[in-house]
Amino acid sequence: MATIQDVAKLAGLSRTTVSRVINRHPYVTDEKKRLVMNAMEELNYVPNSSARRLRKQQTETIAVYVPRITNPFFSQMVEVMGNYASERGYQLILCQTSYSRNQEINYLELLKTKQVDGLILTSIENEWSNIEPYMNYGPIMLCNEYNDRAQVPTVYLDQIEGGYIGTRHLIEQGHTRIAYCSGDNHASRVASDRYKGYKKALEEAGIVPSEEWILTNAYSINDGKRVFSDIAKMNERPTAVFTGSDEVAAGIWKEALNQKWNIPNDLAIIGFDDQPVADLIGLTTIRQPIEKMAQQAMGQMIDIIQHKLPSKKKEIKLDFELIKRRST
Amino acid sequence: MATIQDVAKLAGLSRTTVSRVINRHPYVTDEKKRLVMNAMEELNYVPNSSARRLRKQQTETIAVYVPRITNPFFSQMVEVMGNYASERGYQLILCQTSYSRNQEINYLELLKTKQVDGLILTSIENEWSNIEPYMNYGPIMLCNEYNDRAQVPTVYLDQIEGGYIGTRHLIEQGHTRIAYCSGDNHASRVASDRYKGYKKALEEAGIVPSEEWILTNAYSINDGKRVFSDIAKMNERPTAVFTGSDEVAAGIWKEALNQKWNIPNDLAIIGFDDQPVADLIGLTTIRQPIEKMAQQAMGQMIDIIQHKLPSKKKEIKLDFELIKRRST
DNA sequence: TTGTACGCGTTATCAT
DNA sequence: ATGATAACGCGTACAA
Repeated sequence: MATIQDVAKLAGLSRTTVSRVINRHPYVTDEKKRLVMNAMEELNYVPNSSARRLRKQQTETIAVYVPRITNPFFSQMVEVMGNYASERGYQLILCQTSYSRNQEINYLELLKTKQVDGLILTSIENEWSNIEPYMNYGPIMLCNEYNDRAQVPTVYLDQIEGGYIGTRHLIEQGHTRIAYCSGDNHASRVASDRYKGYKKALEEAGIVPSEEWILTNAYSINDGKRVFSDIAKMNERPTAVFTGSDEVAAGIWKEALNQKWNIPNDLAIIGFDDQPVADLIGLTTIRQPIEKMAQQAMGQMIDIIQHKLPSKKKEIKLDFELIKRRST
Repeated sequence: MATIQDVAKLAGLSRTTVSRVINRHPYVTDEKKRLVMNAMEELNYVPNSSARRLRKQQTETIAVYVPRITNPFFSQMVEVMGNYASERGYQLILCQTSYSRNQEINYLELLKTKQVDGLILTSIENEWSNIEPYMNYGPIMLCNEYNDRAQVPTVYLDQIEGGYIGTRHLIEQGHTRIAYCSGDNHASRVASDRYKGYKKALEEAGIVPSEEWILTNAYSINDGKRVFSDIAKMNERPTAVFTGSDEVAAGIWKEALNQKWNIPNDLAIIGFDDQPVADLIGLTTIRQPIEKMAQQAMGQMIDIIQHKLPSKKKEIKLDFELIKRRST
């Protein structure tokens, strides 16, 4: 591989001048510039990025944390972030935490070892106090997940609202027996706030939910199927169910149809996220503006990196949209 | 940030010794080793990866190309590759070509500028002759997509078989008017071979397809909806349709139901990939062993990088599985 | 406007 | 078993 030295020699100039041309510094004669360009062309020269990283102390790479890329909510997020980053000359390293605290911490070393310029967390597995120390090594920000203690830029939606809007919609449809089903991430404000919103809507309507209606550990389509079975077995069956994701809702829908239930008459279902599958099966759902979130977050991050801004709390709050379909 | 120099000073030893400890070289007294470890601990030292990259001429990073990460086929692929790579100490850089020739070429510079140790292509947008030159800069391999001219390791399925199995199944169900619908990537063997398989099955059965049954440019659910409208408008309507992806099939299914068609009586549909959505809507489909493909590919790549193997053609062929459901 | 010389943080080579 | 020194390839004060 040709180095900057080779180019300099061929052009009959110094490395400095070549470097200046590469980095578009002023004060280089057009003539010498041409000389350099020709030499680079001839040698098929490209600057070695490892050397550049070392010298400039930056990597032009950003890490994005998601639980699993196969979750459509997160893959949409990553799609937008990846394209946005690429347009601005940044690479994106994908970090799948697999819902594991250890895995999340492992990946945090990326920042410490200077493999990335910053990182964007879309979910949090550990207590914030375990993540905070890494802020010394580079900018961290949140997108989707949020946390009171985190003094970092945060792009988020108020999930109390999300839980409230969905539950309120079910109540307006005349339901009083409303089940709630979600994942089970203890460190997650998204999860706990959404549940708060559910409770708030019920309280306002003077409804006291039965404890057995609260179903946890539901992430996937298969979990949804299990949730349906659980519901079908209940003594005091709910007439509607609020779910934390369209996948889970789809699983419930699927198994309900298998058992010849009528949706929404036997059971109303509301999903979350407005994934493609929601349109497909006619699922009422709560849309989150993923594209906007992703762009805002990546935009912020690049801005912070390029201007070496200090990390501080800065909340960007976006809004939900209720999408009504046949399932309610 | 502490450097190796700082550690050396604190431990009262040379950089060399510290480096030896870090890289687990033999010939270091346990005593000095302990000294170094303590110093590293005290200074919260971590080796700078940029310096390491420069010195060792390798990045421990692998680029994975996909058209779009939101396509479930590719997100599954990336999920497995990402986890597999991470277990072995490699990072994964995500490159979305967005079905664009230019974007693909842009990303190829990653290899040239030594930002990654190798790259895995799951799709190809450009002619192979445009990609081949980059083989000088590091290992390239294929996973899913394949190409006769590419002298690189390739993990693939014989898509002639794929097209054949699906079409054959429809013929066995008694269909003779079978439409074919796919994307439209000219550089793709996956696409052209699958079509060959379709034709082969028809020919064997003595069927001559009408030209209007061949539908292209179908990638997404929405494309599927459009495809349905096209089919509904045909003079000589097909009774079955073979599709290149479950997403497209789902779109057809959705729009067919909207128009009160009965699936499979009015129109049989067969999908491809066996995505979660296929199970959901009862779609007959052809499963590809994504997990195996991804593991084989990533395993090969890491092997090649670590043993600096020369690039040569090595074909690993896996098999399809027909999953029968209600749509046929 | 151009060039010299130093340093970014590591690791490999060679000598002891 | 340990250390001095030279790369790896680049960017930038500083000098001219």
